[in-house]
Amino acid sequence: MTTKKSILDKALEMFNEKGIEYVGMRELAASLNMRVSNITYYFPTKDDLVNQLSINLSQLNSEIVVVQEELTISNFLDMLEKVFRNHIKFRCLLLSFVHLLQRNHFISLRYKNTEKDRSTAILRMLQSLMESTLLKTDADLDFLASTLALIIRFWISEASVSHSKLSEQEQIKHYLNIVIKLFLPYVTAKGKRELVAYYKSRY
Amino acid sequence: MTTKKSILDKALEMFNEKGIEYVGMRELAASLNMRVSNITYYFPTKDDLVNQLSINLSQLNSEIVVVQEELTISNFLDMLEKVFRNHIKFRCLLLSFVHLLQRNHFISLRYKNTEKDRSTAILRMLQSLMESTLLKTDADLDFLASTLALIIRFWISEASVSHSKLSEQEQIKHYLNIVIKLFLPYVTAKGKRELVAYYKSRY
DNA sequence: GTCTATACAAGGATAGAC
DNA sequence: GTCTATCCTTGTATAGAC
Repeated sequence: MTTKKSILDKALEMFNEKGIEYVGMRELAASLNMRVSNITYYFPTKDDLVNQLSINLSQLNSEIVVVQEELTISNFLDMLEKVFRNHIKFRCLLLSFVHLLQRNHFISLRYKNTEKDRSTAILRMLQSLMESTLLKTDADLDFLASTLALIIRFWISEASVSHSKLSEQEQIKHYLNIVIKLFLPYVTAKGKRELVAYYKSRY
Repeated sequence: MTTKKSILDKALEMFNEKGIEYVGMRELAASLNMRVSNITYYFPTKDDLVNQLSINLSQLNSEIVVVQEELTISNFLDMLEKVFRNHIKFRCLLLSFVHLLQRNHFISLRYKNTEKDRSTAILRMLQSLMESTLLKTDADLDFLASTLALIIRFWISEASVSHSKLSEQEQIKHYLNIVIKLFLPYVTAKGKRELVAYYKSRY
């Protein structure tokens, strides 16, 4: 384990625990038995450190979100569940999302690119589901994509505020359930069978 | 205009502009042509100041969200639109929502009460709509209430990240539109006429 | 009651010694 | 690569002037 990686791991752990803004560099250094300026050697500013964590999350999500041919409902929900799990691992980033984008120069630059990629990826997947006759032909894909984007970005913020007593697994279940119900009016009979099958196979 | 009110007004203005965490007490005092310790005379800590703003928002919303007999779709959406306007006026609070609830002692205490009141109020309104045969009898009210709560809490966060180029009016329109489409599969024919009428009367 | 001056601890950042 | 010393800014507490 390199020094750099040990810093990243410890930082992620403490940021998730207390919130990025509320963990000082001195506190982090103390937990690592290190001097502050040793962290600064690897990450010149706190923003650099946070940015690296954000890059790591993006890479993890990129591995999951792959636009497939012949996407099924089950594949789609699987992807969503895996993204939700990544969000829990890096929850500090999601909880500080808005401020990071306003203040962290690196993150806001990178986000402009990934934002567009991600939202077109969602639309493509919905189109693929429609082509596979899993979504009705008159389903409002823009509405579904917008609402889905809102849920994906902020589910963990709401969970930390309103459902902090639930276990992580129960939180994921709750928000996956909302997504399933969001889709319910727009799936075909075939799609509905897959949706129900997915739900029953899990819960 | 009392000194106390002028502090609150200026603070709200600057917090909305730059974010609560990024406006220092010295900066605020300078804008008011007063010394920091004069602000602390009225508001011992920054949390007290923020808490007072939060109380003001709650009161404004309480005036709007009144559970009515014979609620119509139009009344319901009107209320929502007014709440959205209040959110814009106090957007700094919404944008720092998660952190405030974790760190601001006063706000987190008050929130435990208002949170419950608000979510039961939403459910009551949906039930009222159902009793007026505007919502189908098999509509999933829990799903609608949950999704609605998520949109109400975080629409402005998403807007500031993804739709900052839109005017405030366009942002409100976009998210009201999402709410309308969310309800569309669950309204009766009568409800649908009201929904469409509301939309056309506005846009 | 209203306002001011000052001090202090904790935050991030930086220059330079070894 | 690692560490010491230092700088500037932040929120806050306190003593005291009018």
